Amino acid sequence: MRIEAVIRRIPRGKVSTYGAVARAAGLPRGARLVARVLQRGYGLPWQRVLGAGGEIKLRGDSAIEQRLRLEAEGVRFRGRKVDMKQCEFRFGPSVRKR
DNA sequence: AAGATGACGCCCG
DNA sequence: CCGGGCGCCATCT
Repeated sequence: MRIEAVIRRIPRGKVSTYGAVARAAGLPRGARLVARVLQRGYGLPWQRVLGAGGEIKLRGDSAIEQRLRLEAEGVRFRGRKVDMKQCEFRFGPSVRKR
């Protein structure tokens, strides 16, 4: 599954967004799909995937969990959001092997 | 089959 | 910065 593969590429200490992952996976309109895959939990680094702008889209305890885990990895927060400027991971040129 | 829902994203005011 | 509305997509009622 492309989505899964893409998510696994995000290195520790870095993050990405639902939309970015979707695009990298070749699903320009699949942000919500990415979210579903994560929730289903496959043993993916779910904490490294945020909403556009670096905002945590979870609620309640889960949101706290995520924030804690990210900070533990060294991800810097700017208020409610993650400092994407510095922590966003850029995927390689959609290397669609062809 | 139609409507509602949700870890989304983007545009407007 | 914040809220509201609309488009997207798969799943569940």
